[in-house]
Amino acid sequence: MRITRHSDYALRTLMYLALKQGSVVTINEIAERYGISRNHLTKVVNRLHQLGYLRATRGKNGGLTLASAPGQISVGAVFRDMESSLAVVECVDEPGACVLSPSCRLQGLFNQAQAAFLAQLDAHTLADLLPPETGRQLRDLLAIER
Amino acid sequence: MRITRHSDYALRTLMYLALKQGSVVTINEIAERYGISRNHLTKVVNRLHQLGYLRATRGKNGGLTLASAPGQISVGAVFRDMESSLAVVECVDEPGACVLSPSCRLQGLFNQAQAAFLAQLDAHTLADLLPPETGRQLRDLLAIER
DNA sequence: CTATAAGATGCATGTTAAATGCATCTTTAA
DNA sequence: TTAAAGATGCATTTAACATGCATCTTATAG
Ligand code: SF4
Ligand code: SF4
Repeated sequence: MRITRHSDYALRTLMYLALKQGSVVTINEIAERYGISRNHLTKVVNRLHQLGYLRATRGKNGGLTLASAPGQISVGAVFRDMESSLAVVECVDEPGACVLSPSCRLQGLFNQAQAAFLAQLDAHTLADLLPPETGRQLRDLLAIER
Repeated sequence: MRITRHSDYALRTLMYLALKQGSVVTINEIAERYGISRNHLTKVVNRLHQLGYLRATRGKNGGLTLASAPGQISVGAVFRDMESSLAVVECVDEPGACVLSPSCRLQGLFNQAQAAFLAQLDAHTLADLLPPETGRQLRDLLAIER
């Protein structure tokens, strides 16, 4: 029961940008600070850009900034957008994967459970993840100076 | 966000046994009816046996039966027991996977969300998945005669 | 007491999604 | 015109999961 790194990297990126609001941040900087693959992060950033979560400017002195205030960015929304497949069990994706699917109640139960999972994420924004004290600690961990 | 087949196969197996309570059922029969790998299912069954969810008797005329009444078998319990790793994000498993982990609130949020997911499963037993009408339909789908 | 039908177990292999790497293109400001 | 940024497409690697195969153990029928 693991989520994809795409989602986590996306949220890490948005948190980073939120922690450094006001400045423009490059992909290289983020990748270095988190110690993750620059290439992979590029794709995540790209997707976030397409989805409108951040602004990206190319060229010299370019970089990334948040497209909206942290309080406006729902964790649940980011998760839904980034996770490759939201199907908890295969029968949801592939019809005919299981003989029971026409009448299976387990399917419904899993969907309910997933809804509960998402509801928790939906109830929080980027801002909730970064209250002042936590913000300070995270900036320390990331060596962000302000 | 996909669960492992182990969990689903386990639940399918238990449902099958519940639908056929009173009879002894072989692994072969279950694998055939579901159209899944006999080998793989064997391991799932074995694990379920070790965990005490079912009784297994070897030898001729052997087979499987439920160890307790469907109303006593919690879907959540089965899920927790069968899922290889319950960690939603890597930082829970591997310390040092992410620089933020000492202070990250996202981690906590994911744990909360997972708890909500599990709570839904915990709220249901095998019996809830098999009310009379559904039972009839599933027996049809599985060609179980009674 | 032997044949056969069952589950148990360990090891090897296959499959697939995810992650990563690499090369190249495009944009933009100094 | 150059260098620094993001964008894009393709190839490769990795790791978890799933499956296959061979063999062992147990128990019952006959
Ligand atoms: S048992 Fe139910 S939930 Fe599982 S795959 Fe079949 S239809 Fe879907
Ligand atoms: S960002 Fe937070 S939740 Fe994600 S891996 Fe790092 S510590 Fe864990």
